[in-house]
Amino acid sequence: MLELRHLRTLIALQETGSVSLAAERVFLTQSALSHQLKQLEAYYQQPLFERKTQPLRFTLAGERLLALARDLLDKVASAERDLARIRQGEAGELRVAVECHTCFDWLMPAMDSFRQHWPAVELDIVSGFHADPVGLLLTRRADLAIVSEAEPQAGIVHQPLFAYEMVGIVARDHPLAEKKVWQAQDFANETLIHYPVPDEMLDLWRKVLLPARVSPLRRTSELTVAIIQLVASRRGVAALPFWAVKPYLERGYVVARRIGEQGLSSELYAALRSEDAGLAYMQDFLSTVRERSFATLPGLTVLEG
Amino acid sequence: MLELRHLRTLIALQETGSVSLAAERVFLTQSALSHQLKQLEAYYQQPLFERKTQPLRFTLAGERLLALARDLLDKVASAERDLARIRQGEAGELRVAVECHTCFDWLMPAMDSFRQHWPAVELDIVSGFHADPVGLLLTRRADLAIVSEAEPQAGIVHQPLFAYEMVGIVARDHPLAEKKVWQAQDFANETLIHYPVPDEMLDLWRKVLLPARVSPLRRTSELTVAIIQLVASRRGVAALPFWAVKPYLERGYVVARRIGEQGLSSELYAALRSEDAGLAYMQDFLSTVRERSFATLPGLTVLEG
DNA sequence: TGTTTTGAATGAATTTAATTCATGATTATC
DNA sequence: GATAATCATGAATTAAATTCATTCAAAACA
Repeated sequence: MLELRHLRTLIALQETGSVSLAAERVFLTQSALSHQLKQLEAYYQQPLFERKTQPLRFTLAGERLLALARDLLDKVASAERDLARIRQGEAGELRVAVECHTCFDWLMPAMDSFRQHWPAVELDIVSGFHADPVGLLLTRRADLAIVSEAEPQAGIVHQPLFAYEMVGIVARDHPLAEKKVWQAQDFANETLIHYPVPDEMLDLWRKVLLPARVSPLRRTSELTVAIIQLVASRRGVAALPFWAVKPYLERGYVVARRIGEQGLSSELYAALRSEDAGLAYMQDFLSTVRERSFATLPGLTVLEG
Repeated sequence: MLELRHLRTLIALQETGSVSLAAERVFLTQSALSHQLKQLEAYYQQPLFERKTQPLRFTLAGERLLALARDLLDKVASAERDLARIRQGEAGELRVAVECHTCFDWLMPAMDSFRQHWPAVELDIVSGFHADPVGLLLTRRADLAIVSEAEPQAGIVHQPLFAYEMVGIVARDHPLAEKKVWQAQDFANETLIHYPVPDEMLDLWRKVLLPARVSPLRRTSELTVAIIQLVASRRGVAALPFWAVKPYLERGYVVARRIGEQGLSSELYAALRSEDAGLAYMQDFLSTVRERSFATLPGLTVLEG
């Protein structure tokens, strides 16, 4: 018999395009999902996907179920928001402190969506770049901070959002384009183009260059497009989230390369005061961010608490 | 985490008004449902019903989930119909043979609903009362017959619809109104008013009067209201489905009494040719009949295959 | 006002179902 | 054509749902 669990799987399948990735997305093994899909197809006595292809393709029947899934899960989310409001009221304050430039890309759509669902919650962005976003929480000048490390701290809890890969980008005809994988040394004789933020907020700096004691020339820019433009004009190299550069890759302006054998992974957490962790609108904000981000940004991976 | 199973339970709860009856409706024990509801309330951290009352009352949060349930389960049904059509086409023929008068009461709404969902299926009623409705199936003059006993027969399968109680009705000031429970003997000196059908199609006759060799005076009428009217005017007594007389009981025209210590139970099955049992529209017709009937007729009970 | 009946709750035992593990098969990739 | 990567499968395991046996609470009855 059909359950919501099955529909959640279908959504993950569509968003990831493969059984293994979908499994990871819903915190199950590939095997579990394979069994689950087999069971579904047996129940409806017809195939729901063609697995021979990458990404997998839904059959007509599969598409129909997928449409059902989207419809139903939206409605469930909406009902659960109502229950949360019934339980503990609908008003509150949610000031978000952001320390990364690219965060705005996914934050804005999520905030839009949230604003519609919780009109009585005062949603705001604490602007400017702060060395210590968690300090803003403790001094009550913000209620939620987006951070890239979950450093334990009294009175603060960290809720995982998602992880993604930072890739090195360079002009197509630049010598580094020949290397599949870059190491710290490869940056030594380049100009690194990055956002104007403190060094410790740059993942590349913290995790790659600093440990290897490599310090390339630097140049900064506020805007992602500007950085891409500089890279394309051979003014330097940069490290950016894969999902942020993908559109430019497809147009061929620049090429992307892995940094380090395992790739350079970037993680994002929401930090909030422990006392606020139970607030319904707070939890819903986090769900919204995750849901919207996974649905729209390519290549995200889940991040365990 | 919420699953459709929970929503199916909520619907059953509303339709029956009690945990025990709802449990029977969804083929589980009372205990199972009690655990399930406890889990649900723990998940949403708030009560969903007040149990102190009979029938139980939903809280605001409960009502919200119930609305979700109705919405979602409708959509699931609709999607599953689409899948069935994708699998095996949407056209066909469905001629229904009916042997009981009251059947029309629940059959018509179900047929209306079905017609909208399967416009390409030719739906028809084989009119007139036939001594052998199953014969109509074998000679292909009907595709589905509503019968009250599942007599095994080659090439025919019986699918349970539902069961209900037949009650004796009598005028308020008639002596029999004093007796809580009627026995066969109580009919001996009464005039029995019934539909004009062969005796073996009258449950009261088959199961009560014939075994006890009691044969009261008889009088027939085609219409339920007319029978009620005759009973109210002290022209006799009748035995009718509880759900059919309930509205008249509430207006006080007549009173209803149990027949036999255990009550006189009536069962309904759909008989169809074995080869047709797998047809999607056939199965959907049966689901529709059950679903609509349970939702609208009071006092129905489930009937196991 | 007991007494009996009925419906719901609870904890432990059980059954059922979902999930993982280990591995083989299949399909992409270079 | 070799080598990953992805998916499928059966058995083992784990987790979850359900039942069983009982208690508790409330309502109906005498």
